[in-house]
Amino acid sequence: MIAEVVINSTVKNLDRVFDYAIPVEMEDEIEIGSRVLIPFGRSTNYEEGFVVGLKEKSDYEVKEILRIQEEELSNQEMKLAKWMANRYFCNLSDCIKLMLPPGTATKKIENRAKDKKVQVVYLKKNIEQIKEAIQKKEIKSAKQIKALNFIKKNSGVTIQEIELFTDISRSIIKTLEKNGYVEILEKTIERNPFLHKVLERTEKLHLTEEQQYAYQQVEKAIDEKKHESFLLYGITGSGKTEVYMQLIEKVVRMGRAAILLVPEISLTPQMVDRFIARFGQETIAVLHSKLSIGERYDGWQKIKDGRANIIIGARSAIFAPVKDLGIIIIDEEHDSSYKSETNPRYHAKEIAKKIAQEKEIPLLLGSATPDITTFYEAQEGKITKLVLTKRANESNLPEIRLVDLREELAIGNRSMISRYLYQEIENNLKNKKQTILFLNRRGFSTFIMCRECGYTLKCKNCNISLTYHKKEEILKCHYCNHQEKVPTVCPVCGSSKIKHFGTGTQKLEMEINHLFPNATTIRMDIDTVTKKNSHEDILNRFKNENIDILIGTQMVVKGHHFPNVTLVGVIAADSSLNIDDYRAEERTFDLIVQVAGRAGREKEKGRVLIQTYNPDAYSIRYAQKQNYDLFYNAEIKMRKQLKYPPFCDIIMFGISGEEEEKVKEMSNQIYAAIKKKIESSQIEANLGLPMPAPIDKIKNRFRYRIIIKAILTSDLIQMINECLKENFKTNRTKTRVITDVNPMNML
DNA sequence: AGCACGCCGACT
DNA sequence: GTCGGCGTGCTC
Repeated sequence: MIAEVVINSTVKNLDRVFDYAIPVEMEDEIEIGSRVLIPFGRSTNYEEGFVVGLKEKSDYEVKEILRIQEEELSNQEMKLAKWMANRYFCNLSDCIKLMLPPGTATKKIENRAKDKKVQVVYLKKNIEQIKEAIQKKEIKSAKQIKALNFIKKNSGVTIQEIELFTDISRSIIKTLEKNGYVEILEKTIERNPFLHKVLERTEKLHLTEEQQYAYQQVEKAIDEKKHESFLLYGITGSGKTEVYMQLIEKVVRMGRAAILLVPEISLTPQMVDRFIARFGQETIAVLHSKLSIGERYDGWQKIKDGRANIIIGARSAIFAPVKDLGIIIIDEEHDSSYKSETNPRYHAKEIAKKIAQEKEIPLLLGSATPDITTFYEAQEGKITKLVLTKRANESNLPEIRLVDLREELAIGNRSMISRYLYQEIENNLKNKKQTILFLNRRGFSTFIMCRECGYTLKCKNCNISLTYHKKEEILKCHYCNHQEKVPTVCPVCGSSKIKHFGTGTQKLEMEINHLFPNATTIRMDIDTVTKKNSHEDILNRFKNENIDILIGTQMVVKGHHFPNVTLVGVIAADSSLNIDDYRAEERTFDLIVQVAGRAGREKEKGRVLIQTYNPDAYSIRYAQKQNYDLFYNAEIKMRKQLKYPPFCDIIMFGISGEEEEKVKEMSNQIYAAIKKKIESSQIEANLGLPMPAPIDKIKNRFRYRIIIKAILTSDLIQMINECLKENFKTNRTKTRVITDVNPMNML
């Protein structure tokens, strides 16, 4: 027998099958999905690969498979991986890796500790002392330095983990211990991060009529064991989660499992606690990127062994190794974090749909502001729409007011706080209520310009304005993290009239402190949440220490619920509107509705102030009315007219490299190849000329792009795959090409 | 990727 | 003469 094997490699050239003979003694064991070691090329090391097909004989002179590795894929998983590789134009082995236990994509797991007693490694000296030792050449070995860096990053890591995930051996750690740089402690590790929590068990709530109806519709699909997609469309606070919980309970009672996907950012302990309180922690596995590799591995095993049958996780949890899946639920289904921005560039919603179809189970999508495409499919009858119109706890929707910033300018108010917002904040402070101010830009000011000659300071690696950060007194590039000093004179004309313009969260905080000197404030943006858990910490402090004003970017929008917040101010609603992207209006609408939902979820009526220069933009107008249906009708009309999704798919080729000429050349080559193929086929597609991307240089790489607007049929998929294969046969240039289906980011 | 092969300039 | 730089091709 011959096995078709794909090498476990990210290299485009190796993304194809190689035939290997199956030794007689392995014939019974090897099947599609098997993980194998094979001799490859002239290399003396064995390569790892996956069996993707079986056949009787090969046209090649074949070598033999050396042995079988642990952790194979199921037949169904392999089928899904193949579908993904084809549909998202990526390497098969990259897709396979998503389905392997965390941390085992490249390393063997045989040595993994099974007992709970482990040796944990900590740094014994501080970082300065270690740096000094390296400088003085007291530590010379590259491996030792690497080990110290790894331990610094992963304080409390076990020796087993170090061995597993790096090429650092136990003896190197022992040497470091002998020389007094690290200490090794014996510890009984409890990896379950929820074990210390004792939560009072909650009982299920009584469902409202609407909730009951929604529940029954999905229940019917579960009972009939058929696939059906549902949209649970309900405003914030209408009790979507309770419907999820009762459906999960139903599935679990049948002895089956459930996957609940949530956006990464809302995967907070509070949210997970709700599920633990209802179902108990024993049966729940939580999967997300903040967990250590060991924690993720354990969660994975818990699912694989069938100990956990409720899986709560971010995007990649859709690949959890569930045996008998009964339902997939995607909360906040419009959220952009479900789309992967690295290879494989999959959308978890599409994967979920595929799995649900294969396993003949329902898929439930929940949102207060559904994705336009999802809502369109619901209108077309492809998805069953279930609606929740009432807030479950009878709290009132907040009152939203628009503030026209042009009028503010006209009366000479050049600050970013309008008179109305000022008044409201003052009232709130007086009443000892909390306020959230939302501004979608971090830093102090957004660009630095010379008033004399008009020159704006840009990053030398990226074609992007530098942002001034006052606290560090530095200019930062938000794309490559390049930093430089603030100039005192214009580097072009030498004028000293070089000033910063635009507003970021830092400046907003300063202005608030200036306007309301007695108010306490806390700021939350990438610059303040880099440390692990500090996202949580900030929100907890805001809540528990009763800080008056929370100032933040995107990340304040989701997940949390603050009973004492009665005022939300959107400082500049236009910032997400003026982006060159067909989804700009949709994003603006979502953002405003979501942020408005932070105000007054209790008995007290919340107030929301939206400051804007475009009060006539329909996304802002309808967000003010909190009316999704009106917004949808306006938006779908626009999409239809301009032929954007859902009326077509967008396939984007991103071509980038350090030499602009080569990037251009490659772009033209791809364009010509696709054009030729389209013309000689029946495929209906709108192919755009290669163009520089809106941000035409990032991290010293020039960026071009080609966009196809077409319905992504299997014919088109095949055609693009052929084109890419033909053009990359012997590509060794440093020019990279990525293919993205319906990209989230068109920049 | 990793490795070998082969073509060409530099140099003990 | 031959050492080594790197462009090109191949891996079942």
